[in-house]
Amino acid sequence: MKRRPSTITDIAKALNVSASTVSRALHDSPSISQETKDAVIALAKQLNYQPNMLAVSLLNKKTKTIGVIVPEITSYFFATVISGVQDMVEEANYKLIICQSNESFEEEKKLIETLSLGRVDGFLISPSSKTTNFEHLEKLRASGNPVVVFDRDCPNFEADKVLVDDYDGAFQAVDYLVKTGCQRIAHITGPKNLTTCQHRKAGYLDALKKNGRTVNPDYITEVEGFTSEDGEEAAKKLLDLDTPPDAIFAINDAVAIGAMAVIREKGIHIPEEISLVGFDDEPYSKYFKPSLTSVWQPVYDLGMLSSRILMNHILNDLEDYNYRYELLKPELIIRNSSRPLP
Amino acid sequence: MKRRPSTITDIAKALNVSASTVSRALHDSPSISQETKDAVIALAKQLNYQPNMLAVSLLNKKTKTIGVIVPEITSYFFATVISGVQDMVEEANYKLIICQSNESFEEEKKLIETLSLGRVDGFLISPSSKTTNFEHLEKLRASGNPVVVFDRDCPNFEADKVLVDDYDGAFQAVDYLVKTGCQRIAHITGPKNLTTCQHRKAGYLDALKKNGRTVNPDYITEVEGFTSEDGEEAAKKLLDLDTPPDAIFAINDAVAIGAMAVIREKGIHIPEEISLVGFDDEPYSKYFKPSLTSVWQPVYDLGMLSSRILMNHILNDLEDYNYRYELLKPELIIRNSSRPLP
DNA sequence: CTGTTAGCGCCTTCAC
DNA sequence: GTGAAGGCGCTAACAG
Repeated sequence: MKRRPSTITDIAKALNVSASTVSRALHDSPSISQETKDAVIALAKQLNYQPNMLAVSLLNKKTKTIGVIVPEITSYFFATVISGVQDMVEEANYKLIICQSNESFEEEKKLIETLSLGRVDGFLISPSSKTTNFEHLEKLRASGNPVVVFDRDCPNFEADKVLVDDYDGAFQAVDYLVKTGCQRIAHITGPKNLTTCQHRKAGYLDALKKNGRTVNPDYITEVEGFTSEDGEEAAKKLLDLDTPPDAIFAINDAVAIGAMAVIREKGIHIPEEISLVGFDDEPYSKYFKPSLTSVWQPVYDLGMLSSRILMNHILNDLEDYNYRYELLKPELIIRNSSRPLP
Repeated sequence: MKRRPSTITDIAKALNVSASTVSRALHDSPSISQETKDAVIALAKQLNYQPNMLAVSLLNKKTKTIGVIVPEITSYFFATVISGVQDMVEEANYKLIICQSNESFEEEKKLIETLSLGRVDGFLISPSSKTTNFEHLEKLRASGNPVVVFDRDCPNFEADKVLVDDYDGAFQAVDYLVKTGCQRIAHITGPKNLTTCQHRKAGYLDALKKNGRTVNPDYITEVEGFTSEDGEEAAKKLLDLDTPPDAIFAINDAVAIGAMAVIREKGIHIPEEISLVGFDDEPYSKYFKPSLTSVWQPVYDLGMLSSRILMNHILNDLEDYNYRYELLKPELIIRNSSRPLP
């Protein structure tokens, strides 16, 4: 049943020519007679010949494959980034190996190791929330592998980076909450390690300060993960305060939705009594009741741009290259979970 | 900058031994002196030696990699299946190449071609909604590639299959709608080609018939895709009927959510005036208002089982094998978008 | 204990 | 136009 795939040598033997001739014929080399070509191609089709890319890659030292490592494939955000990457990379006739680290540092290291052994031509990486040490990336780059970091920054690791201006997104959101009259604005932040979370928190803090508000540490609470269940817990904590907040800016939409459920259970009205803003603008977010105000990110472009930069690296061997640092602009999408501007 | 990765030969030369000795030392072969081993291993580490898997795979005719083709990586359903697959496959020390066809037949063929050229050891495939011809799969299997089809069946293509009992899920849902007193139960079905949609529709029809209801063709409408926008359109059509339905069983949760939005806009009450049931039980579904009744599927298990069967095929060369046909049981999760049983 | 040989499948010189 | 030789990096079989 398990037949040996036919090779260039099989064709050569059957046709009484040399393997080189077959190879040349298959590549439509001008120095091969039409007859031979026809014969070779015909037989190749008949034998269902398929070039063995392993052999080709071994020879060329190019796999025409890039490795993508994301923390979670399940999330709308990363899944969409990947779509962008795929569309870009396809044009260059490159393939993608998609891997998820499940937010685990160990898995991330292992994945990089494996991809590296498999000799992928380049890496697109968004580190896990547990990753604080970037030696594995340093090592990767030290051995000459093109690496582009996206969405989540790796501080102190020099590389091409394509990020979203999380600070700006958060600032827009909180500034808007202030301007719509919210007095006690809370923030549900995410894992400390993540620059995305740090920057969103910084945006939150600065928006408060620029508007002359004092920061109340009780109004900042942290979640371990990014799920709605995490959001529920965090919201409960906030609502149990003696003077609960009248606005919550959540680290992302999933968390915001969990918060929304808790708020609703308590019979508190959104946005009259409490405003709610998320981050990501997931497809479902507009369908909640009330529809969720959120910060949209150029996710698809993030994928396109990251892979464009990576491909540029791979295809043109660049000397003395200055790493690029791209910051994409997010945008606040106002819906009904927050009040209108006066 | 782009350094040539060090090879076994580099180490051999530097140490004045043969490449085989190095190879054996690296594999901790018992027939190598401890000294030599130590020397080799030390130098290997120093040179940052990494075995070239391309060469190994070429030699073994095994890549220890399996290819997964799904229509859409973005969907909760497939993303979760992949998690199951990954966890299973990892135990066997296999890698995954994840690809999405974007519901395009052409892309699907191309992906299979590419993976096949890359000599993956096996395939896990859920066909696109445009796929009606299975020659590409036949060809794949004919050349001895293990193939497992999951979730979406390929009629007339013999292979291992791991599916969900969509008929049963739909039957449960509609039977329940009948029992809760719904008189005019509509169904939003999906792309005709998909067996999942066909079976859900069959379950819907049979549940009506078994309960002595007549089927009103006006109450069956079809969507092209699986998005909430599709659901909105479909729901509008249904609600514009002279006697609109008092229940909608939607092909999946995303579509149901679109329908929910339209129903709400018209000021119709769920579930008092109209019941709504989805399929998939996505994580968000319980957070909608009202929370969505839906058919849960054993998604993670689907991934685990499919890959277990595939791995079994790959690891044990099975002769005269009878293809397996596994049908996993879904479960109706009752929430507030439908009425309670009397 | 270690070296030599051969070959996985392919392509690229260099000959003729 | 075509063939022969060599090699990508690695391992297994056969010798010592």
